[in-house]
Amino acid sequence: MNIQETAACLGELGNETRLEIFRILVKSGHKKINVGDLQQQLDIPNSTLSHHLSKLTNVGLINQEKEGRHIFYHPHFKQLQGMIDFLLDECCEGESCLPKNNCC
Amino acid sequence: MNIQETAACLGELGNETRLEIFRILVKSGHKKINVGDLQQQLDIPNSTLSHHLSKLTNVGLINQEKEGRHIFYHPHFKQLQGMIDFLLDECCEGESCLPKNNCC
DNA sequence: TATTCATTTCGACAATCATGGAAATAATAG
DNA sequence: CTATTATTTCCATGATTGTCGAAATGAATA
Repeated sequence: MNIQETAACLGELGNETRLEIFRILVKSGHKKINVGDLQQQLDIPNSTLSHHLSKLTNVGLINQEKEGRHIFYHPHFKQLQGMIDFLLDECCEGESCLPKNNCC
Repeated sequence: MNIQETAACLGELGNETRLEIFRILVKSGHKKINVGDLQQQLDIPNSTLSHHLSKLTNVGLINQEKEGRHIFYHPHFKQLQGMIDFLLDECCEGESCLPKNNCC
């Protein structure tokens, strides 16, 4: 995970709507959630939602899984972890004031 | 730390230049760094740097400390931690797949 | 006070972004 | 096939953002 990738992930999560989408997915853990479910919870137009989902997908923070006429989304925990690790990496010049943390 | 605050922090770190600035401050830990030092390391105009610093300051990710004719900047680790906690909070509906982590 | 160095403010610009309506595509059910 | 539901693509638009030059401010020293 380099600086470009990390900045891209952070930037996408920096939009309130996308952060809410991502949180819904994170909270539901490994349960399956499709676009329709999200739309109901968020109450935003389908085109807007689709736009946000593709942005999150592009930076690798979420994955999609097609099944029948639904598309299920779930968070990509490794990418989230990578992003966090980059932020905390080499904190305080290796004095390691930050315990490593693992995600899922 | 609510969703608006978290999104604001994430968004500001989503800019590559600002992420680099933040990283320099994080890496140097509790050592003092002023604007001049940063400018040397980054090689960007002072107005641009100042612009980025004020954005990071506004969302509480860094603090400034005036001393003589210098202004020293340092990361606000609690805010960074709050941001990360928000992202990981309630992951997988309380199945607690994510160990809590502490920053500094 | 004058000088010097550090930092900020102002003003401008192109580039990117968020949003959503409308139409198009995909997939299943009847 | 037709109807229905789910999802995406296309397109437009106003708003925000990133960048930087130039000027202004601040603070210390001589």
